[in-house]
Amino acid sequence: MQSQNISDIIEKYLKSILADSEHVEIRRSEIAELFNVVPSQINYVIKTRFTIQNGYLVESKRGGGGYIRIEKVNLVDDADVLDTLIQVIGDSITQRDAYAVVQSLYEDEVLSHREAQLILVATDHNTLGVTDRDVESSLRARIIIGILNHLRYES
Amino acid sequence: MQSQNISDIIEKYLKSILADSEHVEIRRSEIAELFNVVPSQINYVIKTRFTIQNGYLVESKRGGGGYIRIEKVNLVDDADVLDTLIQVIGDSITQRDAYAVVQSLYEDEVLSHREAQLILVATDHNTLGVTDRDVESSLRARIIIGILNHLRYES
DNA sequence: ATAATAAAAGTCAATATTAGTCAAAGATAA
DNA sequence: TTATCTTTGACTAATATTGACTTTTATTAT
Repeated sequence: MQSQNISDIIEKYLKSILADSEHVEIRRSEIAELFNVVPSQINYVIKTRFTIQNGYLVESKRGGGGYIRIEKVNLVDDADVLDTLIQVIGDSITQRDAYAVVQSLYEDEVLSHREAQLILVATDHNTLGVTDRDVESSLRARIIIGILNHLRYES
Repeated sequence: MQSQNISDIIEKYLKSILADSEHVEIRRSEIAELFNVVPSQINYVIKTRFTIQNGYLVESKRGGGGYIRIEKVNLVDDADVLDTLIQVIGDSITQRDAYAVVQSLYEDEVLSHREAQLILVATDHNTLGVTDRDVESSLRARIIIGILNHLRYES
C-alpha cells in the first residue's frame, strides 16, 4: 500500500544498502535501468531524499567509470554540528527540510523521539496556521534555530 | 432514523476499515469515485469527522503515488486534563501564562524538564520575533495547543 | 601530445499526478 | 426563518516523471 511511487522505492533500496555498509556507490544508469526509470530520476531521488539535512553526503564523478557515492554522516561526530545546521537553515526552511533536520537529530540521538515529535508539531504548517508561505517558513526557521541554540547552550 | 447523507456514509465506510486495521490508506480520487462525489468532499469528511479530538491522525502526500492515511490513536489517561487546558488557552496566550501551563505539566510529569524547556523556547517572544503582540499571542496559543493535542495520544 | 570520440553524470523545464483550499450554492435542522 | 451542515467545483500547491540538452571525464586514434 505504502510507497506507490518509484522514487520512494529507490530511496528505500539505497537506504537498505546503507543500513549495512557505510556508503553506497552506484552507477546511475544501472539503477535507472533496474527500476525502469530515466537516469535523471536518480538525481531527483538524491536531491529530495539524500540531502545534508537528511544526514547524507553525496559525491560523484562523470565520464568513463563514473559513479555516484552516497555516504551517511553522523552529525554528532562533528563538533559544531548545530552551527552547521543553523547555517544551512538560514532564515527560512520548508516543512520538508525541517522534517529532515529533526529526523537527523533524532538519529544522532541529539533528540528523543518525543522531543523530535514536539518540534515537528510546533513547526507544522497547520499548527502555525499562517497564510503567507514566506512568513511560515521564516517562523519555522526561527523556532528551530531557537531550539538548536538552546540545545547548544544546554550542553 | 439518522439521516444518511453521503458524508456520513463515507465516514462509516472508513471507520469500518479502521475497525479491523490500525490505519487506512486511500487514494482520494478513488474514494470520491466510489461514492460518486467530488474529491474535495473527502477532505470535508476528514476535516469534520477524523479530527485529533476524535482520536484520529491524518497524514497525506500529493503527487504521483499520493495518498491520504488515517490512523486511529490511543488516548492517554490525562487526555481530559489536556482538553481542559486547550479550552482555557483558547486562541491566545501570553508568555507568562504559557510558562504557567508548561510548568504545571512538568510538575504533573506530563512533560520532562527538557521537553518543557523546548516548548518555552519555541513559544518565546524573542524566538517568534513578531512585532504585533496579538499575533504573537495567538501564534503561541496555536503552538501550545498543537503540542497539547499531540500529547493527548501515545505514538 | 593532441584531437576526436565515447561514456558517464548534471541541469532544467515541461508535463503529469496527486491532494488542499476556499467560497458559493444547496439542503437540513432548530 | 435562520443557522448550520453538506455538496460542488474552480483554483492552488506539492510531488513525481520524463526527456532534451549540457558538462565533465576517460579512452582512443592520429
